[in-house]
Amino acid sequence: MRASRERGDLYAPDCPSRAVLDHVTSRWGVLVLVSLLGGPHRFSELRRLIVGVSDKMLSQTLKLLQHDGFIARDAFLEMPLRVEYRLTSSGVQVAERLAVLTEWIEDSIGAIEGARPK
Amino acid sequence: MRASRERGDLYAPDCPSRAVLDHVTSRWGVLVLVSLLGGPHRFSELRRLIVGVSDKMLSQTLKLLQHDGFIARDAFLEMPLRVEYRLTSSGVQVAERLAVLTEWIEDSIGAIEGARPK
DNA sequence: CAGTATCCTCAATGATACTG
DNA sequence: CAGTATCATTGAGGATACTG
Repeated sequence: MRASRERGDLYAPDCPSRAVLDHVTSRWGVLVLVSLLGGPHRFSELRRLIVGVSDKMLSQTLKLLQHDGFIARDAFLEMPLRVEYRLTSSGVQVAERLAVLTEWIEDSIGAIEGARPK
Repeated sequence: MRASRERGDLYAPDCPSRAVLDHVTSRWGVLVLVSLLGGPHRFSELRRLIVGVSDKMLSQTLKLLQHDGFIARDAFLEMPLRVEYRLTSSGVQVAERLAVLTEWIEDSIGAIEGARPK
């Protein structure tokens, strides 16, 4: 059993690591991953928690991160339908690292100069 | 002397922390910040290092991060003109946190499922 | 070298409506 | 509830040419 020993190179545009970086640092990807550190969440919960995201973008982001293996989807055949999203083990790894960043930003925002968008 | 005691909230769409997060996690922002952890770099050096970035996007990214106070620009009036970009103290804080993420991705890319773009 | 100025294009994003 | 489908928008991003 061997996982690839090859290391990624973010500075090479064609390296898959660049795509993965883009996924996890995408506009909604960061917030989705960090949200799920608090435990599994339903679609509608994420929708409400991450203010501003649309159905479409949330769905798309979840699919992308599922495909990368960071998120798992559990569907319960109840009535009404219930679906939960949770972090996989590698998902926890990235999410924890992202959380260190987002928490620093939240804590330091008062000291940051031009926090203005646009 | 007091810096704002207010904490940011990334889940609020209008909170400045969201804009800052977008800046530092932007496509080229991550790579620029992490690159500068290795010391000051000239424009052309960054351009060559971060394969795929255009003059325009590099310039734009540098300006945005300067405005946020993460990067400083030093111009030396030599001939030919020399300009160096370096991390500020808060820039070092974010860059270090980003590097933890990027290094994990580079190391783990072999084990990540769908590292496919698009 | 270190950028800026223009033009252009496509893909990311969002609003709306609909489905299982 | 948990999405998908469609359409419209726009702005991020890139190519090219030019400047101090």
